[in-house]
Parts: sequence; structure tokens; C-alpha cells
Amino acid sequence: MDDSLFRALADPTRRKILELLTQGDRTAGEIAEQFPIAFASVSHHLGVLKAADLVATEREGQFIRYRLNTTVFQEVVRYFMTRFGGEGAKDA
Amino acid sequence: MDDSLFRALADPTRRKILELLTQGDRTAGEIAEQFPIAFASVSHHLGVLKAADLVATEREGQFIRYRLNTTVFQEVVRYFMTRFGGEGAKDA
DNA sequence: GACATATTTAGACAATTGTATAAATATCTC
DNA sequence: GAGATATTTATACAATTGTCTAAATATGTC
Repeated sequence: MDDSLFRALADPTRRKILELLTQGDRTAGEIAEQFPIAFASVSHHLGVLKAADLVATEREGQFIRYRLNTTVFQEVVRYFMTRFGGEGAKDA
Repeated sequence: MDDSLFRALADPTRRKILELLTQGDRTAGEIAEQFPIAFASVSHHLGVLKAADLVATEREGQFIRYRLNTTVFQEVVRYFMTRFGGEGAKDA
């Protein structure tokens, strides 16, 4: 399992970004305005998430739209279930 | 979901320790000798894992035995499945 | 209690990381 | 192309972290 994935998940702001994206795709600006930190800092977090393949992007004119890459989350779940998933994990 | 949990998982040595513990309980010394870093460094990692409640300890004479806290792993799986688990995650 | 073994804690240091400001790039409109 | 908006990239800096050595604590044996 890729190291960048877990490092990306380690920051609370990035996890909040991911949770925000579960509600639907968002542009970088829409994401950034939800956080009290500088726009460029959020952009940096988005770069980390993208490098970890947790999100994907698509340009839409001047905007760049971010969406969750759900495939990778399934891999995360699989990682935990295969290695550490005792009973209970299967249908939790 | 607790911040310390994801931070604990972010380090590759700590993940290797967890994977080692899936094979069975180990004393701190048995764990440490599997890694090329100083004994004290492994001890520090064990402390981080314990603070995140990913492992539990039990003293056995001079030894301290570490074991996985599988309950927390089930919570991790649940975290990902409830928030990010698209279709497929349920029975992956 | 003295000594050996097992483990943690303390202190120091280099590497990594999160944030900020400023500059650069990309797209759109006129 | 000039100017506006959207976003990223570059650079700097403080905070956090992983590792080390050395000292401290805990247990067991004599």
C-alpha cells in the first residue's frame, strides 16, 4: 500500500476536504472557502490528495473541479480488512 | 475519528509493526529486533501506536507484550465505509 | 542491595510538513 | 493584447516528527 496514501490521510484538513467531496464535486475555490487557511495552503493540500490518488481533477474553463476517487478508498478498506479485519469487519 | 489514529498510521515503520502483530503478540524486544533502527526508536513508535489505541500492552515479568487492538481497526474500516464506501465496499 | 535484562523517557538534532505571502500560469471577456 | 478571475508554484519559516544516544525505571536473580 502506497506510503503517500496514509501520509495524505494524516492531516485533518485533508480529511475534511475528502468528507466535503463526499457531498459532491467541488471546484478548488469552493473547497478553499470552507477553510480558515490561505487559498494557497488548501491548494497545496489538494495537491497532496491528488498525488495520493485520493482525488481526481478536471478542468472546466477557469475552474478546476475536484472529485473523490472512490476506487482508492475501496483499496484502503480492503487493506484494513485483509490485514486487520477480525470477525465483525466483514459486515460492519 | 481521532486525529492520533491517522497520524499513527502515517509512518511505514508503524504499519509494519502492526502487520507483524497480526501474526501474533510480541514483546517490545521481539518487535524491535525486526527493524534496523534503534531500540528506543521502536519503543517510541510503540508509544505512538498505544496512544492511538491501535495496540494494547500487558506486562509479563520483565517483558511487555504488545497485541493488536482489533476493535479500533474495525472502527477504521467503518469510518471509510460509511463516509467513502461507494458500492463494492460492502462486500469487497 | 548489587547486578543483569527489558523497556521507556529525556534531550538533541536533522528531516518533513503545514502555513503564509508573493509570483507565475491558465482561462475568459472585452 | 489588457485586465479580471481561478488556481498553482516558489520560497520562506515555524512546528512537528523520526531517529539517535544517554539516562531512568522496572523486573528478576543472586
